[in-house]
Amino acid sequence: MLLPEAFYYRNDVTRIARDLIGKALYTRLDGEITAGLIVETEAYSWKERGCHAYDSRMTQRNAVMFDEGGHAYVYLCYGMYNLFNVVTNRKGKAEAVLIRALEPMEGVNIMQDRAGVQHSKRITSGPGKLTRALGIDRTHNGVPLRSRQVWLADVGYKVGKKEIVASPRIGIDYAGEDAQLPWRFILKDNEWVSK
DNA sequence: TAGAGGATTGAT
DNA sequence: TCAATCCTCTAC
Repeated sequence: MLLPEAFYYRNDVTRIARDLIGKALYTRLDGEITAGLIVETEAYSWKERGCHAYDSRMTQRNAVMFDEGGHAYVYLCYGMYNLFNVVTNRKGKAEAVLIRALEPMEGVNIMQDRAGVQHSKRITSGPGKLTRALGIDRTHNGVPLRSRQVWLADVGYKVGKKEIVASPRIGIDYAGEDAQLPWRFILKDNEWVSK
């Protein structure tokens, strides 16, 4: 079942980041469907320094974060990796959830081909890797998450509160104190969580 | 318009 | 620990 628009409109990005654990991300590109269960996320908000839209500073790159929740924010990191985010909250309130790792569900052979490997290990266990596996790139920036190309769904996977572990976010030392916020969420003991 | 640096990754 | 790789943002 597609996640409803109201799921994204909520004014609490960390809650949404938690709720996304155990949901599924799908893509359908050239008729090929690939999907994975979300096992790791990070929340970002205009209120803190880790965020591209800190202090509500809008640039050409982050503009989609200021749009209505329920869109994709995809940008290039370190010159070679596309990172996929779920835009949340209402128009003008720049918040997003970075999807950091997936457990492969559907189209595993297609994902292996895109990763250039013969086995399924570790092909979606990181934010740069999962976009490659699902075929997501910057052409998907701004795409609605209820579209035919990219969508998020509840597949009936149940996650208990105790199965979600919070910790500081990765790779944002430049954010000072805000780097300590426990805004990274993982599905406990899942082998697909990033290193 | 130049220069610095980055929400990563995999090899050393 | 380090380089790959190039886009984005800031400052001049």
